[in-house]
Amino acid sequence: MEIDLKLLQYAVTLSRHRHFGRAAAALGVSQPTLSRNIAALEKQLGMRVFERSHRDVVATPAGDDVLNMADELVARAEAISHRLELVRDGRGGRLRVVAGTYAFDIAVQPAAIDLINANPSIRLELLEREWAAALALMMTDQVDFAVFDVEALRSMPALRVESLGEFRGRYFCRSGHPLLRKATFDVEDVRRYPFVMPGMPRHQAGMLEGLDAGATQDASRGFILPSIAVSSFRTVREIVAGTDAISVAHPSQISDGLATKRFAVLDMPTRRRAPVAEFGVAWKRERTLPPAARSLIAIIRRRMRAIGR
Amino acid sequence: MEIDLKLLQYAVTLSRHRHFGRAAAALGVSQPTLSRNIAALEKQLGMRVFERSHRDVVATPAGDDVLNMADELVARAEAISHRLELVRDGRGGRLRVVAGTYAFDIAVQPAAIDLINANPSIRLELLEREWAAALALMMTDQVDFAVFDVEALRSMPALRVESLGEFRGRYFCRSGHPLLRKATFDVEDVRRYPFVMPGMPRHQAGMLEGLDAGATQDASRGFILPSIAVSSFRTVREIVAGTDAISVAHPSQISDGLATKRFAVLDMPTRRRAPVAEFGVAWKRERTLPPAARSLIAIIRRRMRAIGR
DNA sequence: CGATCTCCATGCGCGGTCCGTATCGTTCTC
DNA sequence: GAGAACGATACGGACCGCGCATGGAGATCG
Repeated sequence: MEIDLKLLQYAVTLSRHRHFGRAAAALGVSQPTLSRNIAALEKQLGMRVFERSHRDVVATPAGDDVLNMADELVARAEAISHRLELVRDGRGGRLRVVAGTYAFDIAVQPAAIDLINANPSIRLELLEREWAAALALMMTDQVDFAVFDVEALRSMPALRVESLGEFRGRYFCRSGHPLLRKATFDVEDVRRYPFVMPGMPRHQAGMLEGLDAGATQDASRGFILPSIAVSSFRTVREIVAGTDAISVAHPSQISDGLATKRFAVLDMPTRRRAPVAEFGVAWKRERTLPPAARSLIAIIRRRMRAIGR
Repeated sequence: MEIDLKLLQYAVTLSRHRHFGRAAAALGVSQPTLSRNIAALEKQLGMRVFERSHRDVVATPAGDDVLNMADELVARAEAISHRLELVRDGRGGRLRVVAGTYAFDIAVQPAAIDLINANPSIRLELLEREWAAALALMMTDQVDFAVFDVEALRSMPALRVESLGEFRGRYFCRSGHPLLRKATFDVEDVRRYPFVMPGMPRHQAGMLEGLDAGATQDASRGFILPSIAVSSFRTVREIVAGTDAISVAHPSQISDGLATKRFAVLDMPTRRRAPVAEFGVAWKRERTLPPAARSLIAIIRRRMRAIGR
């Protein structure tokens, strides 16, 4: 049996108005059109839905059953229609994002909080992964897009990439660190201590290239590689707090530690004004971004502009 | 936004087949028709639902959201379509019945059990009421139809009435009743004991007219009226069991009391072979019976034929 | 490297469907 | 008994939606 939502909608409206003329007006059609559509519904259901008398139009007992179900289905259709509008406008639907540690902490997670506050009905899946895992998730269509250091993204021709903007990180250390006792210090001083970063060392190229430490060379890429690689920034924090190791972060990532004097930022004269890193968003070339992705990306861009100074 | 179930159905089918040609064949339409309908859906949703490549047709991320909702709505529409078929065929929907004590016990309740067993999805409201209350329920559209002694029903011109068939009741008394010690007894003997029946005495006309007791006259109607009127048959049973009062019933109403020797049937030579009573079904003239009512009525008729002998 | 194949999109013509206007038929009212 | 109210029906026109035929872009193969 073919169900036509329009006919059900007509029946529901008629049952509310109990009058063909007024129901037709409410529906924005002529009275004969409503008459014919109700007759069509009754024909295709094989039963009479309304009793017509000259003073009243009222549902038959079987019509009551029909109207209850019609009401339910029409209401559900309208709810779905509304939810689809939210999806189209980037205010609803499912959004699956993967990001590296820095991008996750600095861009995705704060932006996601704004997005959820603005659109509570959105369904988010936020994954923090290292680059190789993130790439695999994208290529197998398990996430909609990725936020990473833009250099890693641009190395993959299968991806479409857009820049999200730059930001400057800072070296930081524990608050009792020996370096802090010096009146002045520079990159050469920093190099004497262990350097810890999250993620696989070979994928931190873009992050490190912009640092002042970039002036110090390693054999292949022209910058120093972390001497300690761990998988989460939580571990970076603990190692920095418990050793003389130094790391790099956006101040928001360690702001609680700054407030409690657990960490200190190592500000030193910069040799060049290059950014620490440039984040980018990327997705599989032949796929389409969901509209909600544009909402999140716009929030991230705004945030990156705010902290990029 | 107007939702068209057909377009959603097309999209769901396409997402399963991932191929326009095969999906179109499965839907029984031509491939261009499916192409155009999917394009129409995408246009009216304002977003792309499918990625078309030459080897594959796959949903966009937003399309996933669309398809999930479409799937849900289509499935619900199909379920409702099925339930509407049940209503039309008298195998589902809501059915509200009122009956008097005898009709309820003898006809409606057993028939309802058969109906439920045959159609578990049916929704029944079974009311046992005296005649005046039943009439009020019918006239206020709170029940779909009534099952009563046909004479009461026919007295109301506002009702359409159909006969359900006749049945014979029997006098019964407690098992130690004095009458049972007599070798023979007749109606005149019965008249010497209290007579108890459920319902308002003036409404038992039809029930009593057919009894042999009808040969004994009262001033107005030519038969004896109950000397004790109670509202439920349960009370009748208790009074008969605890006193010398006599009543009338179908054997099925007291069969447990017969088995435990609590009651005894008073069989006596009958003077005429008239039925004890004729049940009928009635509903408000301008209303329509729900299809399920026909199912219940058919079962009652079958049952009345079976016990009418 | 071009011919062919695959597969979705599009142009075209037609048949049916759906709508609104006008009108009818019935019932209720005064 | 005339008129009003109201749902059903007749009719003509516009538009929609279908299938057939064809186009066009990318993959495949000789």
